[in-house]
Amino acid sequence: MAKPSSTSPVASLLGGGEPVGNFAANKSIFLAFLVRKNLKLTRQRQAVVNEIFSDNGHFEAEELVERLKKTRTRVSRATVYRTLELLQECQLVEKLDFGTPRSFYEHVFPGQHHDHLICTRCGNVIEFHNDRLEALQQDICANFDFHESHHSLRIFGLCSKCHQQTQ
Amino acid sequence: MAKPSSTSPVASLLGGGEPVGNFAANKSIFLAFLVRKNLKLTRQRQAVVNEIFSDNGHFEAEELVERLKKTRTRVSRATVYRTLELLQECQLVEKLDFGTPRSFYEHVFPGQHHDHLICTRCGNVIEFHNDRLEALQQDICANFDFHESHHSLRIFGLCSKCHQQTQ
DNA sequence: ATACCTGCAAAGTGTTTGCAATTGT
DNA sequence: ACAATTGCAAACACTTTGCAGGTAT
Repeated sequence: MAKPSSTSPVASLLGGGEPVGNFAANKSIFLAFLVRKNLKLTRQRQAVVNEIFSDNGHFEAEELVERLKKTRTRVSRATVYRTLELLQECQLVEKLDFGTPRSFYEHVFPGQHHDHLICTRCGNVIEFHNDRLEALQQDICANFDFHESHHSLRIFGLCSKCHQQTQ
Repeated sequence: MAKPSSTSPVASLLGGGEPVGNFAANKSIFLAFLVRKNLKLTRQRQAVVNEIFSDNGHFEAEELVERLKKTRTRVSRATVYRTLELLQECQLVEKLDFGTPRSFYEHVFPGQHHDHLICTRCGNVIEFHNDRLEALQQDICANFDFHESHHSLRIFGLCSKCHQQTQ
């Protein structure tokens, strides 16, 4: 997985981590959102956003809490949850349900929707995107006069490796 | 929604309710499962199965508990959860996540997989099935050498009625 | 007879919330 | 200055579990 060639000024402004993707854009989306809602850009919120966008994977709330403990900025569990809520509201983060008791989250890169293949043995998650699939779903919605906001396709089963071990 | 033209002998054996779909077949699947696992067909389990298969919709655990209270057979919440677990194991019931805090469940009619359009305003759920969609998913799995056991596509948005009210 | 089951109430688990002190604008 | 925010710990909501008595085969 290639890292971005350079760290954006805004990213370094937030301090720490190794930002991934269009971090600056995401940051300004969040800022705009905060302003619009009369909310404040606190150290804790910066730390959470920074931590989430400094890695590409899916994560659990508890995991994020742990990751943040290794940071200079202390952030309580409550604040982590509250910030995740905000980030979902402005569509920078999506909550995922992989059938496990805890929710997963992932940060969203606008225009880069993908779905998930979830290995029920090893828990590994493969992301994929398929244009024909997306188009087909639009057709289906049109059929029902249903106005989609978002969707989620999860395919559960065994990944290649786990399936081989079954043989 | 048409009701089945006749009540199966097995269904009436379980007592009460108005069975829907191939109730007898489902019942024997459950029985076979119990036998295979050395489990017993208790009054409580019968009542739960009967209640679930006497209606077509999605339901929450708590709702099922309530429905069962109106039945002659008393079934504790614990037993309801334990029986739902068993029914998932033998694939007669699926747990659904519509993004609400509580899980929904629905009974599965073998060979009648469907996906869901979920209205985020009124909570209404539309079921649909699309062969091309299924085929496409198989292609995708093949591409990744992924061995699917099941999948779940949820499309969130506004149903026709709710969308009109927005205008 | 002997597993297996049930109900109860207590324990879990992940997440949310009330409140007093603190902080960003 | 003042409203928003934080951390803490307690509260929550849904679900699971240990145990003593009951039940199906």
